[in-house]
Amino acid sequence: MDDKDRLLLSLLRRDARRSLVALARDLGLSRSATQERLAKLQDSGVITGFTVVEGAAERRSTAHLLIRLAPGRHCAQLVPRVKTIPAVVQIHSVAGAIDLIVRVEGDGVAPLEQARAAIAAIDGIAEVSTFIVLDHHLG
Amino acid sequence: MDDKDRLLLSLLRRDARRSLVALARDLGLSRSATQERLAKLQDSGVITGFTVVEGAAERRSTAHLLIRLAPGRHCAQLVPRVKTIPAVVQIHSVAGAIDLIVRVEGDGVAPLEQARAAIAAIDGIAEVSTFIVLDHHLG
DNA sequence: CGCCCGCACCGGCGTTTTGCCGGTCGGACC
DNA sequence: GGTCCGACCGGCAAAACGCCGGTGCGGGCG
Repeated sequence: MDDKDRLLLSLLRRDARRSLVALARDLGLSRSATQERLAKLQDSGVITGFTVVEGAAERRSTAHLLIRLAPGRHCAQLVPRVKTIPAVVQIHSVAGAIDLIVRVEGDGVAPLEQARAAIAAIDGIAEVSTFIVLDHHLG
Repeated sequence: MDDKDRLLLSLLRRDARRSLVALARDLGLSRSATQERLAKLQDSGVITGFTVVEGAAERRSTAHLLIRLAPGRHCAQLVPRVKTIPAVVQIHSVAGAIDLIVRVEGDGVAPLEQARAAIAAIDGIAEVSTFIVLDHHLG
């Protein structure tokens, strides 16, 4: 983690979709060296992913779904299906009476209800409890 | 802003550096149509930029606490107390059989148990169910 | 009805970027 | 000296990108 790494990181913070060529130019390194550094930052866990900065977040509607799987089903099979639903922004598999906690967001409650229906319809999902978020005190 | 746009957005939230070709495949559109949609999302200000998810997430232990308040208590009184606990990273008040969903993170399970105890001890909190996160599939 | 316009989409082109790999240089160590 | 190792460079084939002309379809309008 030297100055070049820190500079690379800060360039990516500003625009994570820039090409390696452009990043390399700003870093004063060759493209392939930049590529290696980026790979190491990811492997070492300094960078875990890249995401979107959303505009003027008009607070969107949020809900939590607590999901119980049918006996003998594992999340590995179901999670990929859940991921394809656009409203889903968070998926955690948990230990206990519940198997999955999913957070969904949308523009009003209709998309949430729709997402809930889509998830409930997936084969292997036994039960879905919905909790509409009334207020975001944190996160 | 239709379903395709929303799906595109959610794909980018998960990995903002994916190629347009890969995004187009998941969207079921041609690459150039995907490119146009992305451009419009940016022009219209829905997407203002792309950034790095940093390794503050050297995957720490996470749990969700589902909290029921004592009859007659309101979250407004209790949430400030909950906020003072450092392990707490997310607080949502929700409608239904549960009143609060709290996400806690810490370095191993011990801090989580400690946070749970601290929350359970707050006057006005009737019941706390703990769900340790086994796997982060998203978020 | 027929026409035209706007919009979203497709496909193809030349160019740029990427993934990959062999090769060079300098420092540490025996 | 010799060797190993890490960081870097450069080049090639393959993939992705930017751009633009062309198509299909629904909506206004004479």
